[in-house]
Amino acid sequence: MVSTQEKIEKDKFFRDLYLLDSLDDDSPESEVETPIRLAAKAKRQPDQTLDAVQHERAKQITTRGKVGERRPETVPSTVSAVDHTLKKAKVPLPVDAPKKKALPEKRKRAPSTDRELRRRDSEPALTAKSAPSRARRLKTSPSIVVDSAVQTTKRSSEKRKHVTDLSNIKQRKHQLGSKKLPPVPIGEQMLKGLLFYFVPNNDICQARRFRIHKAIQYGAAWANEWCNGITHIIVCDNLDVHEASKEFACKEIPRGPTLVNVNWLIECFSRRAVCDTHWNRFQVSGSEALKETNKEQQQHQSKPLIEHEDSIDKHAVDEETPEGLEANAAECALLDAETESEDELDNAIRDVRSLGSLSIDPSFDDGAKSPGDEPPVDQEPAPFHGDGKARKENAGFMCMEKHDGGKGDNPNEQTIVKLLKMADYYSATGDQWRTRAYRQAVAALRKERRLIRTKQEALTVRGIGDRLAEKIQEIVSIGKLQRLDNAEADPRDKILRLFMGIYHVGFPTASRWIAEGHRTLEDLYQKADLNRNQRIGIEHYEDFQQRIPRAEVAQHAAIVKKALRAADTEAQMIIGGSYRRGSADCGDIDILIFKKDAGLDQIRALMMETVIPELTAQGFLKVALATTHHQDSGSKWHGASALPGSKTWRRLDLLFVPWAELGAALIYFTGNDYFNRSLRLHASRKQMRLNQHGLYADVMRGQGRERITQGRLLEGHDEKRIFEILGVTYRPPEHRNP
DNA sequence: CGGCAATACTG
DNA sequence: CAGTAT
DNA sequence: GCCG
Repeated sequence: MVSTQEKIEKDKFFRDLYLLDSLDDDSPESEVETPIRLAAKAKRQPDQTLDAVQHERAKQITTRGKVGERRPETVPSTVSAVDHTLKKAKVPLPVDAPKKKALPEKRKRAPSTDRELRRRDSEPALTAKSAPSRARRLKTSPSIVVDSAVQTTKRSSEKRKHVTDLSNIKQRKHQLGSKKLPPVPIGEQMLKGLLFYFVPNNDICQARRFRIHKAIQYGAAWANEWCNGITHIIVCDNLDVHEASKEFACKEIPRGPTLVNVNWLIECFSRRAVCDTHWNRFQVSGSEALKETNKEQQQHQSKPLIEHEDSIDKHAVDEETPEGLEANAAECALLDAETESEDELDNAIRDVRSLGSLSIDPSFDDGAKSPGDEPPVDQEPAPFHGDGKARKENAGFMCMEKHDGGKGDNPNEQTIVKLLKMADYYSATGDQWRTRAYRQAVAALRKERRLIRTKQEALTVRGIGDRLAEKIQEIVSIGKLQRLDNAEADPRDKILRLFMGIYHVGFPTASRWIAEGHRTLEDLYQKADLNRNQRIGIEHYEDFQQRIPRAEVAQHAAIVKKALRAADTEAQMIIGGSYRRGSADCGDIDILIFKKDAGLDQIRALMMETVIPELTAQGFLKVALATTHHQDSGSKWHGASALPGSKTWRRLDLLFVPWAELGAALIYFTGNDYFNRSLRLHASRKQMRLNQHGLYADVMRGQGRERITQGRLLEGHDEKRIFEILGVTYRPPEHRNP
């Protein structure tokens, strides 16, 4: 369980954070958001801080849970609810009307593509929804803000008051004149919870001033004097360690906070994600000696971890000592599921029981680990080839970036939205390759900081060719895409997408059903011939379509872990998927199960014979959708689970991983799809092969890269070594969102 | 023009 | 084997 | 769809 101290720290962070937010927000409004209220409460009753906070929070959760729980449970009603919208669109369809070409493609589409697309597609909607709530983010009067800021910080450090010297900042803001930086939507505040100290720590220079304000805009706080709680020291002006240390009273750079140069901040801006600080280009020159401190910050400040990190990182490519391997695994485990101590697990379960249903504010539960570790959620540059142009540290211009549109978002947002819809449309057309192309173009566009206006500009971006360039120009100039409007007017698409939203239904099946005359889920449920999985898929259409809040993923995992440990105290697990990549919500729950030195058979036996039956009996596991029944082969369990008291089923995937394959399995199960595909493509270009079991060399390939020989195993257990052997800079999970 | 990741489970 | 899944 |  998180210690009391930590909890208080966390609350403090949120408080300060919101205080700064308010400052960025010019509109005077008295509505105060929850965390602030809680914080205020905590302040007044120091003795009962936690109780007050938790009680208040519990009340909120309960309320939200009830509101959110109106989902019907029975099959028919669920179905009809879903259908409601659809029926309106129910138009006599020319079922066999000539529809595009691309039919040859249809048999080979990659389901993952579509799945991913659907997820992406839901993003704009979510964003839009959360926009209003952003508008009512805390706005309290400055005087109150200052007051509580001082009170707040007094406890942990008397100097803390300088952290949020509001009047000061406010003043400077005015000096900024026209350069107002409204806070970006909460969801995009990737720097939230971080506290920066700049070297030099002033905003005299315009570039630095701009960066500071931009950092605040993205959720960070600026300590304009040294104080406790600083998470990052950001060295500007190309100062080296020696020069930088002169800026401190003690002539020494304090340990503790992560030391980075300003490139780090710039890259965080351009990627809209908290970049890993350990990369060379972020090191302040001459700072080798401080590296370990950085590590410590990045990881979860856990003692054993530091040691492991040390031993591993000393030589990036070290020989695989058993210890090294173990350390790595331990690290992974600790970083993910293992971090959830039993206390937290109990908490999770107790919460669930007492609340009946859950709908937990993820921003809250998430921070539970450490404030300086806020998981970034967003996109990311492509791993290799793309590096040519869009990337590079021309980001030096970042601070000049004009904030046109005022949305505080990527200037190409409009274009991106349209292109994603096109991609979505093509996926509903069964054209996996076009879909892929659109998605890759969007990824490229996401990294662009300037607005791409013309075909010419668009063509300079890798991943965008003639056709897309024209479409982009069309979008920018007339604000829409004729092609897209046509596509969206096509009612078949909606149905196709509706059907493909069913678990275990892909394009061929969906289009066959349409051809058979089905138009609604109800039709299907009653008339179509469905296999068991599809039936379940329809019964829980809404459940499976919903995103899962990060906190809930952790709760599911906690339950699995408890059963796992009960069966075998040495068994371990790691939560993979988008959870491991740091997402605030996930499409499903991916868990790797393994045990030191254990082979697949052992893990499988443990799971199939003990853990899974137990969890099923317990009522946690609801169904098995795809799982090996042969007792002597198979490595996965796909099914659904629900928290006690919750009616919402979640997709749960378990992967049984032999100790020797842990690294490869981690890569596979961490994703995302496109990241894996690019890694694997990269491998195959190097006569290697990467799959969930390991990285292999000397692969012979025939026509069309068809494999002839299996190759010999190079590495399977160590995730980082796989990257190294491939010649790819290691990327932590949260940076694998191409 | 061909390739665009590579594999596991189902029926 | 095609289809769906990851 | 894009790329080589």
